[in-house]
Amino acid sequence: MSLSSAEQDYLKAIFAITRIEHRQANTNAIAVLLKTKASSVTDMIKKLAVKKLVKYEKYKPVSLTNKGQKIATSLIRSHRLWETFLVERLEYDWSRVHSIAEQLEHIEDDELLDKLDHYLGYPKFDPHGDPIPTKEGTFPQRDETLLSQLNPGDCGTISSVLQDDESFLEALNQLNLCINQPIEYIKKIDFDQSIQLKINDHIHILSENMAKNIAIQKLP
Amino acid sequence: MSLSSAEQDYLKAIFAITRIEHRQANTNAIAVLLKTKASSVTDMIKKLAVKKLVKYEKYKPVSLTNKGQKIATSLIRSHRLWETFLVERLEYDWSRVHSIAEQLEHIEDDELLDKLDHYLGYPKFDPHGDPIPTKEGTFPQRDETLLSQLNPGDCGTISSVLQDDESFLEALNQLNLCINQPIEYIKKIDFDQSIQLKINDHIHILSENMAKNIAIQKLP
DNA sequence: AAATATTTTTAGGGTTGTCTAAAAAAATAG
DNA sequence: CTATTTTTTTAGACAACCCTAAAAATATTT
Repeated sequence: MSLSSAEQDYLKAIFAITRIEHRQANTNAIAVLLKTKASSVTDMIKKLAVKKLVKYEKYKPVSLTNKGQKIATSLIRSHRLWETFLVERLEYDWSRVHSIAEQLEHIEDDELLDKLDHYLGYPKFDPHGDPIPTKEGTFPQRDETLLSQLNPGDCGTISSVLQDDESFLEALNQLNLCINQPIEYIKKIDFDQSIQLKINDHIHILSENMAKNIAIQKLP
Repeated sequence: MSLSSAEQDYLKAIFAITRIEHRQANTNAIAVLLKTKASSVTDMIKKLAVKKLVKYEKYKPVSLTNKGQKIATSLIRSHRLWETFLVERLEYDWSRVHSIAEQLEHIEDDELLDKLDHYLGYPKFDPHGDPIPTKEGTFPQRDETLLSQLNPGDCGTISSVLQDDESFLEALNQLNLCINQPIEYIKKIDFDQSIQLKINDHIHILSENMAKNIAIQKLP
């Protein structure tokens, strides 16, 4: 079965909402994520239900069938492998690969993905630290803590970022905050919950909101 | 200005017919190439004319404006760079890259093309021997003769193939007929104009039709 | 439990790109 | 130079995907 880009985007969105953000995939949530309207979502959901890619009952949140889940996982795999390619081989900045990978991910060819995976050396995590599912659909797991939830004195390395926003990633870059960068948590500032942390022996401050979107692998 | 895949395909088709095959781009020729109907072509041509990408007068063949030509050239550049990537980096067989490159070529990002070009080492010809236009839009030139037009005793190397058909390319592969392969032209067989040639000291036969689609760079 | 607010669906419409069938123009033949 | 054939365009329709506005269902408040 061949799916349009739009159909693929809906599957990805439902996956992201239900499996990654652990929220209910109701029409509004999907509409917000895909920057469209709830009525358009209803239309598309019906089509996907006919194709047995989602389970749908009127007025209830939708969920992916096994078939739908498989396709969504494969799209995520594609997206993350292409992001890895763009950063590691074409020397793109990690802040600028998301939108290009959005286009590349829709190219349908299982062999292409396998060859790309092989070429990149079977990476487990993409440039943002997000796990790359295997061909079989399993996601590599890791113990992560949000930077905003560390305690004074905690040390660790940045393992992933939870946003793809270009300005956010660029700003991190300027502080040398990249994946695997060691950091030490100093303290939370009472005033507005900003975070003080040490990077390469320099003290920096991050807003609470930014700290909530950075995941850390703690050192023992 | 952002163009749909369909619009891009039309520009490419008009370029191929007028600049490569040196024929008139009338609605039928375009329809055949794009596997659509003449009436659909008329519709699209009108849209492209409004966007000043083609010059169009009713009942006359269309041609590209400078603007349209620039876009078409850039698409060809994209297609051929991606084909090169697929063969040289992902180890695809040259017979199987065309359809994947058809999808990849539509990704719009000038910087991506430049980075890919740099990464591949600024190749001048793609895996089928077709010239890759530069960023500025100039096509590398070469002296080529069709295999079907050589004379007995002529020696040379295969410089390009004129078809992307999978079965054609696969068959060539099986005879070791790849780009840069040295060959010697033996003779034309009277019976049906088939070509006899020597490849790695072995005699082989090619149909007239296949020989017409293989270009040779003659040795002095 | 009724009134109100929110969410979801339906109804109707727009755009893009395709199609078939018929009309119009151009090319070819006698 | 008229008649016939071929090519091109128009007209009308359809599918995919999106929209707005209104109706229907559900959730929340009092």
